[in-house]
Amino acid sequence: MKHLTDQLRQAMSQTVRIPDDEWAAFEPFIRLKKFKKRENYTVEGQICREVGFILRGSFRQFYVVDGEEKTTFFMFENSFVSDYESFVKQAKGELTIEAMEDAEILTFDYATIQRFYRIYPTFETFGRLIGEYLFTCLQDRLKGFMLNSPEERYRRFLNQPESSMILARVPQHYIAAYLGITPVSLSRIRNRLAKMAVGNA
Amino acid sequence: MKHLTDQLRQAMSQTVRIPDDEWAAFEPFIRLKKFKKRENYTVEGQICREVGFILRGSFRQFYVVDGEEKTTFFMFENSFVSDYESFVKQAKGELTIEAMEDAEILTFDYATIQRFYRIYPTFETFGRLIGEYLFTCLQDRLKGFMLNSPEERYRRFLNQPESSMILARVPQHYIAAYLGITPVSLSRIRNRLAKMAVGNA
DNA sequence: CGTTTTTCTTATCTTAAGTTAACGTTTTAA
DNA sequence: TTAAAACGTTAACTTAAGATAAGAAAAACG
Repeated sequence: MKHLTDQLRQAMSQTVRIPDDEWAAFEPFIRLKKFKKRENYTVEGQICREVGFILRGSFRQFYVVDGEEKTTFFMFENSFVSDYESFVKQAKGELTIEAMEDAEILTFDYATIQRFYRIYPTFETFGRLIGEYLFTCLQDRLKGFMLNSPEERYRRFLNQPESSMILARVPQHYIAAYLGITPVSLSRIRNRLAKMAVGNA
Repeated sequence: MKHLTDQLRQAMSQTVRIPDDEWAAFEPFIRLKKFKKRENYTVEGQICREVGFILRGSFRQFYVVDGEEKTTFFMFENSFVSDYESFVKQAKGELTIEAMEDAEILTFDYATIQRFYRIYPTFETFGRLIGEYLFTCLQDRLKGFMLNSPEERYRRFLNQPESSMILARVPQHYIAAYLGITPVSLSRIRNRLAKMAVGNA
């Protein structure tokens, strides 16, 4: 277990340095959980009571609209998985999060993190910085939807460093939904761009 | 000055209760600033060094793309005004924020809030909760862009409690940009919905 | 005031994206 | 190993939204 939690500590240290004694206090509350492909981490209408840190595998989150799943985000190794809104409010969530591959995660629950927020300013600072970071991620994403066309969004997606990993591990129709377009339309956009690339060659 | 800062304290108290002594320490760092209509609060490419709390008036934020202003958000009385991303990173911002009406705001700067984060856990908690809250606002907004058509976005906008205030104080073409559509298209959507309303009567 | 911007609407034209359906391929699972 | 399901592409059709321009109405301002 020790070396597994080290991976989480390492990731958290990128945001804020955690003293040894504080980590020693926190570590016992961390649990290891395993998910089979297609298994749900949290379901729409439930309260998300934990935050997970992905050691292995991947997840997607989606809204269910008229029985249709609308994928809006992906999560991979060394990042957190949670319905953040449901978690921080401890209220029913709108998101479902499902494992796209077999996965292993480390989790800690709401009561635990709240307690550490209260006791250790380091943790409170961590919580603040994570919130600020997640805000900037969403703002960037929102900017893309407000300013760019579907084709431009796909082009910018391709220019992101993570895109090759996502393309390799995520079905294309999930990526389409993530970009806010239909699978058919994404297929056409790819076709269009491929032809342009040939034209430029 | 005292009664003006009370308005800010009141607003912050909705998030976290601030003890008298902590507020007494904080209050001297608050400044009153006035903006004429059209005056900028922060400009693209600058670092946003302050957070403002709006006592009176309104602001809009926009990106500049190919010389065109793309309005993405509005801010009114009793809410904060800032390029939050630029502020928390203390890095060059992409947003410009301009007063839509003559305005009065209370401000405090980056160094001040950081110092209070360090000294008083209450402030750190406030910072965390604000970050969490802003995240949920953006997530909701992003959801609208990912799942709804322009017409649906306008319809949902009308169903929000603040919409009547926004409609009364903000030019329609700013609202169009805020909804991610062109002014021409919003005009058509309004026309379409008006006809449907008649049809239903 | 009256003049100049700004704002909103309307019309025309173009185009990219949604919808539906069909088809071949790949993956999944019994 | 085979039948079923999921996946990606392509085609035909429909439609809503972008671009542009023109004109009327309202607001801003000297």
